[in-house]
Amino acid sequence: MNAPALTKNQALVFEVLEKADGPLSAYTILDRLRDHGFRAPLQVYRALEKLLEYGVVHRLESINAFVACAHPDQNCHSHGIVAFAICESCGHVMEFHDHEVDHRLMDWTRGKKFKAEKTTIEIRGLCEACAA
Amino acid sequence: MNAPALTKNQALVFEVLEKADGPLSAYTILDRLRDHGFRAPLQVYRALEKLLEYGVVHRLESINAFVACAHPDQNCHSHGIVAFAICESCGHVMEFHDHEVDHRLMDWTRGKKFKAEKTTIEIRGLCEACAA
DNA sequence: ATCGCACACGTTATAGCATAACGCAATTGA
DNA sequence: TCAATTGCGTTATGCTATAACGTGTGCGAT
Repeated sequence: MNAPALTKNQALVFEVLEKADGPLSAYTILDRLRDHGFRAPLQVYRALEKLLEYGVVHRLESINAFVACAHPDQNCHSHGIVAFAICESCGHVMEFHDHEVDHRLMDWTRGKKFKAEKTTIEIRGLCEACAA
Repeated sequence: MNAPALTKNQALVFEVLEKADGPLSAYTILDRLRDHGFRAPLQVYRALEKLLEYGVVHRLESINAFVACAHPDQNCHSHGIVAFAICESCGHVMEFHDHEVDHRLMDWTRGKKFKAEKTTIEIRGLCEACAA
């Protein structure tokens, strides 16, 4: 799924996520867009739904938050599983991919005949700076 | 962390999870324990907190639900990262471990000097029966 | 042209998930 | 005995997400 032109609301939400230096909750995004006419959560959630579909935004399941993709220029969906390391102190998120991990998980699902749709890998802990 | 004797509430919550054939939300657990005197979410959440700590229950971050550990006899925390395959149709959950995946993720965190505290791996999709 | 359809949008209301803050009781160990 | 810890119960609240309704706009098919 490649990204078509974004609608106004989608562009606004994406911009907020790009400018943020960490993941944001939907309600935080909403607050930051009140000056642009946003009034209700659905305006944010609907935009996020599309941005997720286009692969330019990721959802962090373990903290109920959203981040802009680290390399939105490429098609993130083609890189295999996306993994995240989330610092619980400073909130920074690192995004990475590991084909060997993908491979092992795919082996497992194939063995179980499990049809994987969406895989979440999230490591929570402390980044180098915060662990010091 | 090995499990000391469970308190009454902890035992009740654990029992409900063991009897269930899939993950349950905290509020579903609450409803199933109303006859046993449970009235408020906190009674469930406090019990869950301990059960998670003891490693006899897992939290599924991607669906905000809880499951009993597949092998509570052993110490689940010593098996490395726990991974889950969650069927979005029938709700069944398979729990598994893969040391090679653990190893790859640990390599990555070591390389980044990231201090991992808790890692989530959840595969959502369709189990063999439901995919047919 | 205009009808039908798909889609984005706005609004109100509600559902679902989780914790804060208070106080009480029982246990333990110095 | 006193202080610290832990579990428990209750009320209130906050955060996360979606249902259901209606509007407007663009666009292709007839």
